[in-house]
Amino acid sequence: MTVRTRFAPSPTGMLHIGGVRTALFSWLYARHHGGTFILRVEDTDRERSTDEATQVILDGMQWLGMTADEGPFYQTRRMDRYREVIDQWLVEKKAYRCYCTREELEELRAGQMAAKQNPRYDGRCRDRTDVREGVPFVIRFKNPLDGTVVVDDQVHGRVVFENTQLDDLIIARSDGTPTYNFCVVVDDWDMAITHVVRGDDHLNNTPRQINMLRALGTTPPVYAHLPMILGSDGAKLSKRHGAVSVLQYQEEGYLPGALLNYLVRLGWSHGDQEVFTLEEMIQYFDIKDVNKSASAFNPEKLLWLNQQHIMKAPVSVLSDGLREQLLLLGVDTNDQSLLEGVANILRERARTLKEMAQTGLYFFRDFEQYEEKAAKKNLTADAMPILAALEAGLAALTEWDAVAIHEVINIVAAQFNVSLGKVAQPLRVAVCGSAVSPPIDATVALLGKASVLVRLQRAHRYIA
RNA sequence: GCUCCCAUCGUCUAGUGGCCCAGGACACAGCCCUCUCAAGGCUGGUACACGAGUUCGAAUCUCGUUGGGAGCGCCA
Repeated sequence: MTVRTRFAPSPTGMLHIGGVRTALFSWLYARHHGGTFILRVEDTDRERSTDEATQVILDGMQWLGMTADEGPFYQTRRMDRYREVIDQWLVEKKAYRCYCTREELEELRAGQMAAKQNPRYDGRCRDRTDVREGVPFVIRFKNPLDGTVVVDDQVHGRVVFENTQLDDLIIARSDGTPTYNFCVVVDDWDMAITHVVRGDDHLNNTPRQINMLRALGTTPPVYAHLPMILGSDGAKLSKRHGAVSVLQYQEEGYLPGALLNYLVRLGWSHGDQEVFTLEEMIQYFDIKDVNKSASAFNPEKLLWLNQQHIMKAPVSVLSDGLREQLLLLGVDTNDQSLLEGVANILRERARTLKEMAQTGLYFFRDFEQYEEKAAKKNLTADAMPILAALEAGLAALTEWDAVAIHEVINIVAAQFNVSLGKVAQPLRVAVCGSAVSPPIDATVALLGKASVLVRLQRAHRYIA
């Protein structure tokens, strides 16, 4: 039997990392087993679903490279199918019309809560046979009245539910539209889903779904309920932490592989390994290594991992991302060799592509002004002759590379009988505007002779 | 309130009865390297929620307590 999994987000809110993690595990499981991954948009709630949220799902999945083998399917386009099953169930007496008003139900719930009972519909319309013309009604599924439902969950193990704790859930609203729990069941069946991988907030829905699957005469799929992801403060994920659109991470300069790597380690592990390539994730991923307990989102570790991936990424990936980030900062360049040079020199100094663009800005355009403390400390009268000697030495260079530049710096240091730092720092501030940069010889080399000489003169005027 | 789930360093986790007075990673501190910043290396502190039991032996099994989470919608 080939594995078929699905990711079924609802476009009622932005796709965030919680949803992405669910998608990832589901996708990984399918890929690991050479199976099929299906994308299904659960948009039956037409009031709250938005096109924007749908677009974020599509764009986000594409950015992350989690391509669907089938779909995207939209539930709103399958209404006829749901209607068909409901009508059939009505005929087979597996479902029934319920004329209870919302007020009535509210009263019932309140009474049960007060009596310390599990609030549930009492089935008062379950056996009525009359058809009331003109009176609004919903359609409920006849849940079994007794017995148990066993969920053999792949991550939680065996979970048993009593049917007496369940009730007759609504499968069609009074306006005739089908509801979530019902659509999921019909879809999973029609799409021949073999493994349902989803958040464990759905564990409680599972027995109801299994009962409906049975009513359909089919065998339920295998379930795997993943633990939730909490915010960094241990509370429910909210906008304060990471519950922003997944595309936000793209804008912030994260590599898709790094985000996925971070997410895969939330609730899953492969020994002590922390850094994974996509291929390794697919190769090693297995549901049996998934944890049961919820985990907290840790932005610091994401940052670290992103840097780990930046350090290993192909230079073209970095230069492309860097160019996009520079565009955001008002620099439009297609100088591929400069972009690649900067990417390589900054790859172990930037935790995000955005950081790379910010800290390497001076490679692309002259800096506005010197960083105050750095200039005060290094662009001094004492440094004046050193900078002048540097300028002369560099100007005379015919071979413009790091080795030759380093030689000039060494000679100047020897000439003035000072440490390397006494030469490198003033030079650094002169060409970068700050006291921090990659190794000065490589930096000067990458900057190019023309702009280095211009900036040295600028420093000269500044001191004078 | 009822039902279900969960419980190892601040955080992510390894660990499936002896290899664990608990290992790795992020973060933090110190040191090394060093032209600055990084990267890298080394060192350090901090955890098996609690209580009973089972066992020669428990982080690992059982029960209870406590704490956290989810569900209980004509939301998904």
